[in-house]
Amino acid sequence: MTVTIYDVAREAKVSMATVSRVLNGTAVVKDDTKRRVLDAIAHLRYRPNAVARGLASKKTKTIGVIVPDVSAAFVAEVVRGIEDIATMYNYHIILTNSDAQTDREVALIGTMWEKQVDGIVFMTHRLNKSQINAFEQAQIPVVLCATEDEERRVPSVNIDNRRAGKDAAEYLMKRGCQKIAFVTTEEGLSVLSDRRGKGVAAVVPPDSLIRIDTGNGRYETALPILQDFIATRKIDGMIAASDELGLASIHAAQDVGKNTPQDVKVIAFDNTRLATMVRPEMTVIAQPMYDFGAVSMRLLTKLLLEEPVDNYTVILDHNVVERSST
Amino acid sequence: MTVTIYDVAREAKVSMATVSRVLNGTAVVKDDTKRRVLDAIAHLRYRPNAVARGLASKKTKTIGVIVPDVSAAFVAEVVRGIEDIATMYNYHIILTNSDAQTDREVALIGTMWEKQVDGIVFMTHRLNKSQINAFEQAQIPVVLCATEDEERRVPSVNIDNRRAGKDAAEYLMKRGCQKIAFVTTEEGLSVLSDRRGKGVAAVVPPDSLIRIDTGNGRYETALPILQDFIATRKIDGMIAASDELGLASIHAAQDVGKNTPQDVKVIAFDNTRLATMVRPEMTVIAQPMYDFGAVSMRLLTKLLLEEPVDNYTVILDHNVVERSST
DNA sequence: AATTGTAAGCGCTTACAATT
DNA sequence: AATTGTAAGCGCTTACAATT
Repeated sequence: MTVTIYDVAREAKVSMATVSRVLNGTAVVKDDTKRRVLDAIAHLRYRPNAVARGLASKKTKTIGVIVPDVSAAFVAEVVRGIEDIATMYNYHIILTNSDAQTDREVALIGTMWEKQVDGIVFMTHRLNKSQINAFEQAQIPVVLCATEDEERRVPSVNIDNRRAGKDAAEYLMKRGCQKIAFVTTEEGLSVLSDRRGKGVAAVVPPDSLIRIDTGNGRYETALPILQDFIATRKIDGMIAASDELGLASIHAAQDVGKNTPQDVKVIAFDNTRLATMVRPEMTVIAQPMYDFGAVSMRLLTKLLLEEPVDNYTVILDHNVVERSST
Repeated sequence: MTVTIYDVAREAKVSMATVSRVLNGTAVVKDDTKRRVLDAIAHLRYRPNAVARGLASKKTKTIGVIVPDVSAAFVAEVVRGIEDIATMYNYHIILTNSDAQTDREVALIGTMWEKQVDGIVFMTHRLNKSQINAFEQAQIPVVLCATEDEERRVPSVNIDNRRAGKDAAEYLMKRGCQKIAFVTTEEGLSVLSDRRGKGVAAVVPPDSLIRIDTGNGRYETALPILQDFIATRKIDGMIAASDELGLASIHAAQDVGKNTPQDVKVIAFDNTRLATMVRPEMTVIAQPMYDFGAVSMRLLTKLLLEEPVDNYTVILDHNVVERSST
């Protein structure tokens, strides 16, 4: 029924070892023999069984990808980057969503271990000892992707979020903003946002800065909170932790009769496609989402193929993209 | 180094078969023995090797997912649905992007075969004999997800796209539109859109209908085309093949001095989050994106677990969600 | 009848031996 | 020296046999 390497060997009148050799190019095979093997493979429509190969070679050529939620635009873009580079290096990815819950993440690392993945690309909002322990336990190479790890315990690809926060704040101040709001999610929800907040706070004087907690980060949740906030506080600049919150900021302002950028300027993080699909188009701190994924995966291949790595903590560039909301 | 079932057996003073039994619950094991095995597992931190299990049992508990592009909002949502249900049934997913290119798809089906996936969820824009052949060759259960297969050769989950096109058109006509544009991508790019177009054409008289080709379906590409179109043609209603094109329609109208919904009403397909994150909020034909994935995966599990299936061609409901753009 | 063990096999890779 | 074959092993499942 299923064609095995054994069938190919018989058909080509060679041993299975020789078939394996032409399949993997692990040794020189005489041209004539090779042709016979190739013919047999084509004739029998043989496909090597990757599971058997994985067991024998102890390499599955698959990578575990653990993300909070693929359905988020940011994450989906990252995943695309991961997958593209994985394909390029002949790896496949097992994709899982953790909803950023530590216990789920730890469990997933465990199942990735069972699945014998060669490596893991990991993305989360909060990294703590639990996940690190799980990694050590599983003994699988890991690359953190767009995830804060101040102690640099694990190879990672990120931007300098503190610097990015500063840049956003400096930009608004240069544009004349006197009273700036940092629009974010609840504290502790995302270490990454918290770091940006620190960058903002390092630049804006305390009495010119307000932190506004919009809950879970969703547009719908944030909108009424921001409407109320903008109506009652005198602010002229907003730094939003994501495009979605940026949009909510702009719309909330419009809803209470203020205009962007005249009355209140808005700069947001991320630069997903949302940023240009809205009026006014949003000024953003652009993040290299695709590259987060692509570079993470590339770094992981270096780890796996034992190529030299000159930097285990890759900091990608971010930049201000000026549009009409400021 | 790596702990195997053999080590557990020795530690628990039983045979590996017994360990396997408590691991899989495939046979009754005396309570006392079971406890000893469980203790040994905990003590040795044993994790069963899923690859070995896959080879021995010929079931990998992994599903191949082939989609055009995860970074598209619609697709990402579908994938989330797939993954959630997969997790529920103890499957993992290998995710791949095909960019809807038939040759890539065929190649991917081949590698899924090599990977010994138990089943495939397949999403594409155009289904033809090549992919069907590849499926038959690989002999893997497949469920088509949100893709048109008029001949119903393969189990599938979809909406009635023709009906949906009709509904959109009828809705606009009921709202008094006299001159309706169907805003879509180039013909043949998406069989699904083409079907909707047929539904529209079945309802709107030919001289009241214009089909406008916006190219690849991207907002940026469509915007200038639509600006020109709206400026030069007298239309009062637009049916957009996606939220993105719907947005482009609204913005293009605004750009040439027309208002939505006063001057031109816009209804779009999909109902991604975009639809409510824009002003005016968009009226849409809502698609059950998450359910496309979830139901596809559920159908696949039925196929795999040999549960009774009463319908191999599942048609999900769509519905008009009325908002401010009409 | 309930519980446990033995041994073969899943389809490959790879060290080592044998042949040309 | 170049090329090919032999046989063991990767870590499980599972049919069948053996024991309680």
